[in-house]
Amino acid sequence: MTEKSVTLNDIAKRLNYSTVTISKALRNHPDISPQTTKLIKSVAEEMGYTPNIMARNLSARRSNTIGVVVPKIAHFFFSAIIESIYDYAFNHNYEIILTVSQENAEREKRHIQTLLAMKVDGIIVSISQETKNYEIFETVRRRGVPLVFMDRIPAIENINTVQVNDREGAFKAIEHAIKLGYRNIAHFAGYSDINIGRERYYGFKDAMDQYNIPIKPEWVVAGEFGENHGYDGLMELHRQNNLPDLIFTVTYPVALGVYMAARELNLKIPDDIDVICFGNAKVQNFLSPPLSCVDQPTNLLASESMEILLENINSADGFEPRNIQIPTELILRGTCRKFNKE
Amino acid sequence: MTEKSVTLNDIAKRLNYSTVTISKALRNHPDISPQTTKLIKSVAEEMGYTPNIMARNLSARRSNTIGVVVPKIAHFFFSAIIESIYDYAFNHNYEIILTVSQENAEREKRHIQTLLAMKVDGIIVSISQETKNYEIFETVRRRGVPLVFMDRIPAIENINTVQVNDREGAFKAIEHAIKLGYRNIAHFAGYSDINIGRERYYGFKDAMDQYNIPIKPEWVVAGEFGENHGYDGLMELHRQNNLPDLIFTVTYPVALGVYMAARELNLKIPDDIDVICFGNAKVQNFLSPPLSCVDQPTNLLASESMEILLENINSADGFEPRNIQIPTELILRGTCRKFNKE
DNA sequence: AAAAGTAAAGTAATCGATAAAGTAAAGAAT
DNA sequence: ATTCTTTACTTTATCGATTACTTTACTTTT
Repeated sequence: MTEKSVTLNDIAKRLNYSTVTISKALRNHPDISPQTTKLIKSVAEEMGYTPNIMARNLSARRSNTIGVVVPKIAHFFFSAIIESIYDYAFNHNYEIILTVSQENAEREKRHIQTLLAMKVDGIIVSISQETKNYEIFETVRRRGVPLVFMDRIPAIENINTVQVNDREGAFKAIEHAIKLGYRNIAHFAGYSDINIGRERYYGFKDAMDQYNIPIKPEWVVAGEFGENHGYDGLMELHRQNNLPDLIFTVTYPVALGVYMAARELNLKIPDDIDVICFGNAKVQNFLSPPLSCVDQPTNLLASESMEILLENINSADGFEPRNIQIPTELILRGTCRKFNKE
Repeated sequence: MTEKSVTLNDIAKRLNYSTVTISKALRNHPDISPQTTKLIKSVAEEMGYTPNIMARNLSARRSNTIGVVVPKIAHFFFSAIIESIYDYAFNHNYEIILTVSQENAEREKRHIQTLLAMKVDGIIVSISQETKNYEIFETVRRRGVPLVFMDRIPAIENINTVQVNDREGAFKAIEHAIKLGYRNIAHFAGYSDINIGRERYYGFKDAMDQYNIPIKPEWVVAGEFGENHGYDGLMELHRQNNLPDLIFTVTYPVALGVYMAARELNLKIPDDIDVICFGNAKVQNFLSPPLSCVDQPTNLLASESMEILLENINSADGFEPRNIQIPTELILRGTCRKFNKE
């Protein structure tokens, strides 16, 4: 009942050729005459041959597979990137092995070990929130497996990185706000030991400094990248009766938390409290008011990462690590468009 | 510079044992004495041995890998399911190969072929919007590879299916609305050749029929599962000056489209036009008003699918196909809570 | 004490492909 | 006519593991 799958050997026996001839023919090797190639291909087709990828990879010492490690999937930013990575891979005949660390360093490490064991040709990583130990990445390097860090980047020398220009993006948002007249600006920030948390804060600070606006420490609230941070943050400032005019949040989920708290507190956005965030997602269009943001081009992040990785894979040796910064764009929707106070 | 990875053979040479002894010891085979096993394991650890998964799978004729085919990733429903699948797999020591059809039947087929070529132990599929030809699934069956269809299910006999009870869920939503006093109810539906489109429509119809409310054909609008459908749908009804009191949408993105059109048309939700949808997503909490919906427990969909698949994989032969219906839950937030007209 | 059983290894074959090296026949060069 | 090339395959080795079967040296049974 269960049908064994057809192997090169099966085709070879049927046609009275050697296995190698079949293998070569199917790969268009010049050793084999055009007629024979054609014959073999048609028979292979007819018999429903599909190569055994395990076997192929084992003997070819190359898997045409790329490992990807991300902290989360059910988050628009990552799912959009992943979708783009899959697209790119599909068009370049690569397979993707996707793994998810769930923001857990231990899991991240195990996934990378598995990817090495699977002999992937290269790895793209976006490190987890809690990754502090970078030893595993050294292991990857020693094994000679090309590695690209995307968006979430560890502090190591000589690595490939592709990231959004977080600092500049944050700067643009705050500068825009300042020019509209905002002075009381809060920043619901990420933790500063992770690059995107740190850089976005610096961008915020750059702008405030440049326009000589003092930063109130109570208005710089560090936290995680999720909704709770925004919700708790606004609730706390409200309790202290210490509301800013504008909140710049480190990610869009944090801004969603702010929207929620604002509704509960009966604060109207953008009149009572205004918001702008880093990171774009479709849903922002459907909020009221639609949420303005600093857009990170996810498709560019994906395609640049893949491009560098493939170049690294295909360059025999001595590939110089590349560091790409992708520019951001300010997208103005319903928030942070004009200064309403006074 | 590039370090070769350690193989069984390397360990064997170092300890003067045969490769097989090493292999057995590492798998706790009773052939090998406890002391030897202990020694071998410690040396393997020390040398940094990681098995070559390709080689292992090839000789063991088992990959401990499950293939997954979904139509989309950047959609909360699917990304939530995928995350759960990864969790489940991680806890059961399986690897996942995820592929994305992008709602394209041709791509879906190629992905399934690849998964077969990779010798996955089983496959979970959520078919694309446009899949009409089910031949490839017959191929999978002939190969004896266990297959579970999840959520999006083709019309084939004798298959494993895991799906939300769409009909009942839709019924519950509409019945709730009717009991509140709604009579003018529209349905922005999916296409009826795909099960979720069809079943949700039937649930809608069941409720309307049961309470003897005539269905206005202009108010049943079939379309795709995305935002545009909702946006265009509401715009069109408004143009015709033929607005219902409540719109029940086939997915939540369709509801988002409705929100957007409503804002543009200056229609207040829920007073001027009310909405309820099938499918839950975090963002619904952040809309104003928060969007009520029929919740599909994504983690259950994922875990049930995995459970059935693993059972099927581990049952020697003669596994009876199973069909699981997962109950839905009505989640009431800011919409569809009371009837405002008259 | 001979036959049988068992513990702890080893040997050989295999999984399905690819790479490297070898070969026979035909055509080209000298 | 002899040597060199080229064409079109075939043979052999290999990738790194696993499975199935043997072997060796004891121990146990009768």
